[in-house]
Formats: sequence, C-alpha cells, structure tokens
Amino acid sequence: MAAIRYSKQREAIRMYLLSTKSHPTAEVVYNNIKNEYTRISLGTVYRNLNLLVEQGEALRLDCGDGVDHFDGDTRPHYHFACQGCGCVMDLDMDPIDHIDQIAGAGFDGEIQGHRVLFYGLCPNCKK
Amino acid sequence: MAAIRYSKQREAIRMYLLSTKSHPTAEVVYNNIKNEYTRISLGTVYRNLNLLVEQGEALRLDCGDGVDHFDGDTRPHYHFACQGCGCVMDLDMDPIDHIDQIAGAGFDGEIQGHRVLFYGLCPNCKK
DNA sequence: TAAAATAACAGTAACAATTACTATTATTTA
DNA sequence: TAAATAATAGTAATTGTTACTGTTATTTTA
Repeated sequence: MAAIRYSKQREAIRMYLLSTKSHPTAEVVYNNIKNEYTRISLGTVYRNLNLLVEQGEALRLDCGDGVDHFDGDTRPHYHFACQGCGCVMDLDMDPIDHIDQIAGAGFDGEIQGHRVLFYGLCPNCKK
Repeated sequence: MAAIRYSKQREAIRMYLLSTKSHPTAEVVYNNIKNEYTRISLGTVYRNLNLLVEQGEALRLDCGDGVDHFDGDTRPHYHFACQGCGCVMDLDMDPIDHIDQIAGAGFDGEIQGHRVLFYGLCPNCKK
C-alpha cells in the first residue's frame, strides 16, 4: 500500500523540473529548491526525483558524464550532449523508431526500444 | 613521455576482454583475472582498463545500469541490453549513421555522432 | 650482463554520487 | 481533533572509481 502523500518539497521539485529545459542533476535541483526551502535535504531531492521517475512524471537521463540528469518533459524526444561545454539540449526531430526494425532484423530476441544520445558541439561552442 | 611498458597484468586483462563477448564490468574482469594473478589489485584493473580504452584497444560501454562495461571488440557496432536478465549482447546490424543527418536537420550546432543502446528481451528471456 | 632509471604494481585511502537509517514533522483519515 | 503513518531533515553508509605510496618489474645503457 503505502499511499503517496502530498508534500510541498516534492511539488517544488516537480515544478522546478517543468520550468527548466536544462536537464539538471540532483545537485542542481537541490541548489535551486534551497532558495525556497532552505532546510531541504539532498536525500529528499534524490528520493523525490526517483519517485517522480517511477510515477512517470519525470525522465532520468544518462548524458554520458556519469551523473544522473532529470527532465520534466516526459514526451518522447531525443537529447544532445555538447562535448565543449557539457550542456544537454533537446533535439527537435522526428522519432526514429525504424531503427528498432533494423536492429531486430538479425536478432532472435525482442527489441522493445532504444536509448539514443547525440553528441557534438552546441550552437555556442560551434563558433 | 611516460612510455607504456609491457605488463603481464595488462596483457591478461586485454586477453580476457578479447576472449569474451559478455561486456564485463571492471569487477567481473577483476574476478576472472584473479584466477591467474591471485594478487592483482582492483585498482590495477581499473587503471589498465582506462589505459586500454585510451589506446583504442577497448571500448567503454554505458549499458544503463550505472556501471561501466568494457568490450575488447573495438569495431563500431551496436549493443542490446536485456531487461530480463541484464545481459548485454552485440547486435549484428548495419550502421545507422543516417540518424545524425535527421538529428542535425533542425539543429544549429554540429552533430558528431551518436550513442545508441537497444533494449528489450534477449532470446532466452523472450521464451 | 649488471646496475640505474622509471613505469607498473599491490594495497589502501580518498572521493563523489547515491541510498539507507532514524528520530521528528506533516498530511491524511476517521 | 486525534490517531495513523508517509515524508522530512540530517546524517551515516554504500558503491563505483580514482589517487597515493612504498615496492616490484621492465627497460635502457654502460
């Protein structure tokens, strides 16, 4: 059972994720929430981020830097990681689900999906 | 400077990576090498795996479980992670570099490449 | 071939990201 | 409004990985 109860802290975390496109880490979320909830604990941030991901209200992203990033935009979309400044951006592109067919062609198991991360230089670093 | 010298331990690690298709973690490599080199240290395994990756003699894989995996097959190829048993397999498929074009179409930065991980059920778990 | 130079080692300590624990506080239910 | 209990803050523990240190092995060169 263990019903999920409302908490101001979790709501603030949720709102912060929805307000930004920066794909923050738990640490960054923590630092921002602290402005409003001075006494919030980093453990609370981690626990609630995990909860939000479980509930489908946030995505956990692996951006290749060994640290978890989080995204309040749960619609399926692709990400880009800049090798220059380390920023993570959304890509505005059509789904490429056809690659699942390509992968499944010579494979006896079942392809259920894919995780893709594009990398290169962001518009700023390109200059 | 700092020429790279031969060492039995590194050679054993390299050979082990070449001998398996299981994409082992550092821990797994350590446990296997220990059979032959009883006194080898986990730190040595990590240092040499990093060295091999730097030298282009091995690949570091991110399989979505938060732990680094290593692959002695450095030819470009794609990987599959089973959601059932957690195994990681090679996929025999054509390169899908065209997705870089798709991603770059509406993007001002520079797409240099992509990291893809397919997931689903392996042949065994599918049954 | 033997000794000097130094890279690699084993073992251990440190580190950073994350999770677990515990007593207290807040939300919900009746 | 009070009892029940989920969530919190604060802290300790865990895990994967890297750094450090004194010792050992490989290489160079005399």
